[in-house]
Amino acid sequence: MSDPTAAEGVRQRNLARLLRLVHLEGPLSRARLTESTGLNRSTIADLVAELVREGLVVERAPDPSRRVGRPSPVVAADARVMAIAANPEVDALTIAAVGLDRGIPVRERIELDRLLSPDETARLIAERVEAWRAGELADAHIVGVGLAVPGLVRAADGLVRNAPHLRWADAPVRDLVAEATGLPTVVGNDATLGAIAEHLFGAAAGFDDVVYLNGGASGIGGGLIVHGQPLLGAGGYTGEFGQNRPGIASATDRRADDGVLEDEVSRARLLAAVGLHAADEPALAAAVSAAGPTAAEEVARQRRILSTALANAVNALNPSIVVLGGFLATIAAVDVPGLATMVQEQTMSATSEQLLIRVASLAEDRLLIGAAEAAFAELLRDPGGAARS
Amino acid sequence: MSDPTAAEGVRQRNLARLLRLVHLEGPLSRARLTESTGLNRSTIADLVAELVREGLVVERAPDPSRRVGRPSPVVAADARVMAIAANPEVDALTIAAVGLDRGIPVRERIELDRLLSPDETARLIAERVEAWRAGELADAHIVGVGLAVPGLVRAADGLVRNAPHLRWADAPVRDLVAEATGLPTVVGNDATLGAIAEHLFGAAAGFDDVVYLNGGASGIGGGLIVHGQPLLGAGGYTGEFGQNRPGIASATDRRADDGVLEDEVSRARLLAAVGLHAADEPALAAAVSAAGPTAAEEVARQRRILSTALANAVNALNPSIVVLGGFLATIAAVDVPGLATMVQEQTMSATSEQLLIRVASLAEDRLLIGAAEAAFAELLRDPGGAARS
DNA sequence: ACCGGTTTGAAGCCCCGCGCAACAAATCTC
DNA sequence: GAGATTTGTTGCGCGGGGCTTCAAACCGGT
Repeated sequence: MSDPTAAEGVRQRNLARLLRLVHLEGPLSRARLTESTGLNRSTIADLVAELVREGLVVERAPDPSRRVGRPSPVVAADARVMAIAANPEVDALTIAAVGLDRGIPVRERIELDRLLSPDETARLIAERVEAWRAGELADAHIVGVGLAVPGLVRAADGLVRNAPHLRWADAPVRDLVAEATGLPTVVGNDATLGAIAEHLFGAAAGFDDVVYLNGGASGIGGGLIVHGQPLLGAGGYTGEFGQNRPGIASATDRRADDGVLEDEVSRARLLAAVGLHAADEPALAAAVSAAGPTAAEEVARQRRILSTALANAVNALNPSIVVLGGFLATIAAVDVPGLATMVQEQTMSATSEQLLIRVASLAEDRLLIGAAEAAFAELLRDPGGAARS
Repeated sequence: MSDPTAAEGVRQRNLARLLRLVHLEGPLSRARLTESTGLNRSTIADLVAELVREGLVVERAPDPSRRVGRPSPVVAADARVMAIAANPEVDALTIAAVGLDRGIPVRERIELDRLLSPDETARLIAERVEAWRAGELADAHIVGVGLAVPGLVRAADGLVRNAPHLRWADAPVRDLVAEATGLPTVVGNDATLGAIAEHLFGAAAGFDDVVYLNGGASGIGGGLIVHGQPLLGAGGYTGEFGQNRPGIASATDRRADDGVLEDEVSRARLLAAVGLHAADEPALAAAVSAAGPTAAEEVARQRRILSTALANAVNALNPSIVVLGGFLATIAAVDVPGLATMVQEQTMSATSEQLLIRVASLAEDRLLIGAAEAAFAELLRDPGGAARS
């Protein structure tokens, strides 16, 4: 049996447009949906009815709008449609349920005193999902699981090639979690998923070409958005800016011999400079802003090297915005316009004259939102397909 | 009047698919078109008939195929549909007509002893077009002009922001040429258009994620293909790898203080090392391969620095292939696997294990083909639109 | 409170574009 | 030359979105 009709593709795309709109922009009246899509009133009514039948959106009474004319019912993503988001890290495993309405009804952070294997991680996630299904999420429709993993993830099959801090190598995490939970699962690099979240709901909202760099305890990772979509590259390993070798103008700025970016610009060096052994991000930020001249010089050194790395990325990719997260946000926040100036001095003027540099705006939810988004991706691409299956 | 029907979009896309297929892959039988598109025989017949009516393709008698079954007529892009491609350079202005069938019926290289202004360039192009229209291209249908400019080109409006070697700055080249010729005109960066040509017809054919670097007399430029499409970035200024500052492990390898890639890796330094003042690319290649130890050391030095720049790009973009053109091809060709190994040593293993490094395969036609492709882009996006207007 | 103006939902109809089935045509093999 | 095979051709059906008409629900002014 071939396709009933290729025009099915039109229906699919229109359903996807609507679902994506209410997912990304929140509840919208049917009238506003006709506006944004350019589709006919009657068509919108039909499409919305189908999405309601499939349990993906709900229609509720019109909001009082104090405008003339017949009020238009409001269409909202069904909060009961959910994705499970998980983020395995060195010291904890965070699991949450994220609604299609972007709500996070449940979240749990499991503190760990040792590293978990991929199997153990999958079992813990499955356990949580089962418990939630019997309790808080009894009436939920869980569409899938998204994992944000700190390491290289092969896009094609969700194989974790190398996650050094978790000591995972060539682990078929997608399949393990899918089997344990019985849910379709997607696995992504944490920085890439963070970039997606910042692009959709954070500091990079509204920008189609984004370079996102995150500074974590373990190194520097990044994610790229081009043409409004995540750039995965041939294998799925884009954005590994931490492994880049930027030029270092002054030999006195060099700390590591033939070092990569994350050897020179690192949270550990920053902590050492402010005289701390461990600190969370706000504490580090406070220490940096209150620091003496020695620490200030280390911050300045890291900013110089970072600026070259950013300039290299800007020359190559000409993004409209660069978003910095983690400790990179901390050293950038000291003087964001100053950092922008340093970057501009190392790029062609046309490339960077419109360039924005911002610190990330989403808090620790970023990875969970990005992971959930990845889990929702298939549903948002083909809303009918999920219902059909 | 709004859209007659939004399903027009389906028709448009299907027409575009067919036209793009015969344009990119050459003449194809209707049977093969039904195969590749998945559309119905009857639909293909209808679509092809429309393209024939619009004068974009021609149908000819079936090729003898020595296969059973009724022979299928062959559909080919109409050679009379043409784009004018032009490439202003320091020493010459090259103008050609490129057919939708990828033929180049006429080409002219106008040698120059001085730099031309944008106005003069536009006038020369218009002059050629007019002459050709009265002669060789009497029965041609010229759909537009594409310019490959060595400099920064704003994608939105074809304004040449800065082409240092031509001494053009903020020149509205697209509008100048469009007005002089009366033809729709697109302007692009030469390296970006070269990347498009290599992607469609050259060394990168079949790869969806391409990093292309070209070494010219004036510097190093690049073009990026991601998801099979050119990456233009926010302003259109992607691929300026020549302005990047790669790390230089050994201080003795450094020649320029705080120099950018094209200060360290340059055609001029290469010429000096082999003891030549000027040479075209084949002559330089011959000199390099026949050179003594001093020259070999300069080649090796440039290769080391180039490998770091490439590794930075590979870490960030995870391309499936890196294509090198111009003198970069020359220094790479000395030992391509060796260069690949050097790049791999500076990238994460997963990122580069599948990575291909190749030298560009298209000759001097590359820029003309890329420019023509840009001029054809609108037609290939909406075949009906061009006929309607 | 009522009435016109305005906006939008609801229902029926039309048309576009593609798929499908049946038939005809052109080729190969034996 | 007959059967098999492949593909063009033709007519018909159907899905899906647009359009038109009518009704419903809101506003404001008198």
